[in-house]
Amino acid sequence: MAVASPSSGRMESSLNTSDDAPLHENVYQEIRRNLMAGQFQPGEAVTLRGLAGKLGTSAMPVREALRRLVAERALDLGPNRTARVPVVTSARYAEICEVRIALEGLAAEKAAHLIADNELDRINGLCAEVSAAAERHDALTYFAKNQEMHFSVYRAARSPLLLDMIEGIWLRVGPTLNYLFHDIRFAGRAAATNTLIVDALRSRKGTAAREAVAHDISHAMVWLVQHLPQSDEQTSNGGTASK
Amino acid sequence: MAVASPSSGRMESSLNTSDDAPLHENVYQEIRRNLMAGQFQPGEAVTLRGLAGKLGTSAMPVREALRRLVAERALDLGPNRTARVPVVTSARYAEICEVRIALEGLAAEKAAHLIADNELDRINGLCAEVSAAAERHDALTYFAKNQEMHFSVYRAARSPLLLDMIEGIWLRVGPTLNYLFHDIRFAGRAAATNTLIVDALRSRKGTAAREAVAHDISHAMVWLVQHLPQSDEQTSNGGTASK
DNA sequence: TAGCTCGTGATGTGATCACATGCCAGACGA
DNA sequence: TCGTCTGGCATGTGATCACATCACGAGCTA
Repeated sequence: MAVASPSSGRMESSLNTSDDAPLHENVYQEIRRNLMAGQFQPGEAVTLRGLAGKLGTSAMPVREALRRLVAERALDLGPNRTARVPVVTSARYAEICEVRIALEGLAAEKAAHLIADNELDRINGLCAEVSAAAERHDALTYFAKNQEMHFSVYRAARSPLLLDMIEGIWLRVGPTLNYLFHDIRFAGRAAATNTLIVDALRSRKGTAAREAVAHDISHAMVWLVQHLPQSDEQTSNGGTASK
Repeated sequence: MAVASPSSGRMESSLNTSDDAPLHENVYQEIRRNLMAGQFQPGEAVTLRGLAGKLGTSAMPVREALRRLVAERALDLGPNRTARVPVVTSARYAEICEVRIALEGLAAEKAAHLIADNELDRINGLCAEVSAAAERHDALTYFAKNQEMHFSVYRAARSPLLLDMIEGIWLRVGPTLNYLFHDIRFAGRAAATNTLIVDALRSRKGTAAREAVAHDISHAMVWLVQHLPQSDEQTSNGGTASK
């Protein structure tokens, strides 16, 4: 785990200022984006004034953004009420995968019955991009494209609620997984399970799609669990985000 | 739907002031409690200053509490960014029940393998209370005890994440369901499905427990759907919460 | 009388200030 | 040299103020 120092000067004052939206919304999107991109170290503290300074706003919008992220469990609230990036232990990840199988399996099953042909084509294309990224050991775009492909499937289930809940779960593990991918030498396997999903969808077999997704999730899990912390042992240092 | 006027002077200045916790936490709990108790009409607007006045605080803690509730989807954000109590249509409720079956079914299956005897006894007792409330057409305590019993089962699954997500879903439908129960003459059936759940748990049959829960959910759904609004037609008036 | 306009109040939003708490380092004493 | 104490600083929290926006209603005009 010898990643140089990811806690340097990222997220300066970008703030994709899509106006007519409240500032705290932009702040939320910005933090969330950086979180999912693995820019934060798990266990790292995220402070109000620290972020406010980086983003060039006052503390108010950051407060609301952090409150929202904490409510979505994208951040944990430490004992001193400081927001921290959650540490996903292997036990916790196993728990998450169980829920993912239930939810994403359901979504895949529904998608198999409802998906349109052009959606299938698009997913197939994404599947190829995932494989390509895997072959050249490009972990970051592998992760991004893999996520895009999965959510294309889940979107085809035509259930906003279901999609919303699945997004919520990915938001919990995203920070840790993406942070890991900065460091870990990517194995390059996978991608084989993705074609199983596409095949099941194309033949409109609901249960096959569910099982393919379930297989994909547990397949990735047994590999990932080795790289996750065992217990709740503090990530030690857990450098602050500010300064 | 001729309920007198639920938008009168409820939630004056109670604020179960469990100190050493931040004010916004107490405010959050208070709003959530009133929400789950059906004290708010679906579609009703919940305003910052209105609540702040009732609770005797400034707008700040209410802002954070509302932001959190919106993030948990316990409240919707209207186009003018005013928080509103969500309107659960019958289509939306069907969607929710699908997810509930997946999640609560999984929890029941896990619980069947992990539950202890004293937990079973307690659940059995609650089951009797539910039946008693059903027989005397006491919809409110029926709903409360039924919820308590179900969550006792789900807690036995020993999965904080799963429990958390199930709570999140109940929080979405709770307001509407409880509000309905203020008005609807309660049928009094049900409760038969609960004993199926207990039986499956007692014999430690995982799939039977899952199916029993799934049956319970869809059984209640077909009855409830009739009383839910069909489309997104505004609840019209949707009186404001303030004043 | 019908339609338009303008003013007024209420809404969310953001900034700023004041405060209690807690952590950490540096100084002091044994 | 080691332990303890204390001061300061950074933290989250809450209140208050100012502002832009929007809905609604009264009043005016044709």
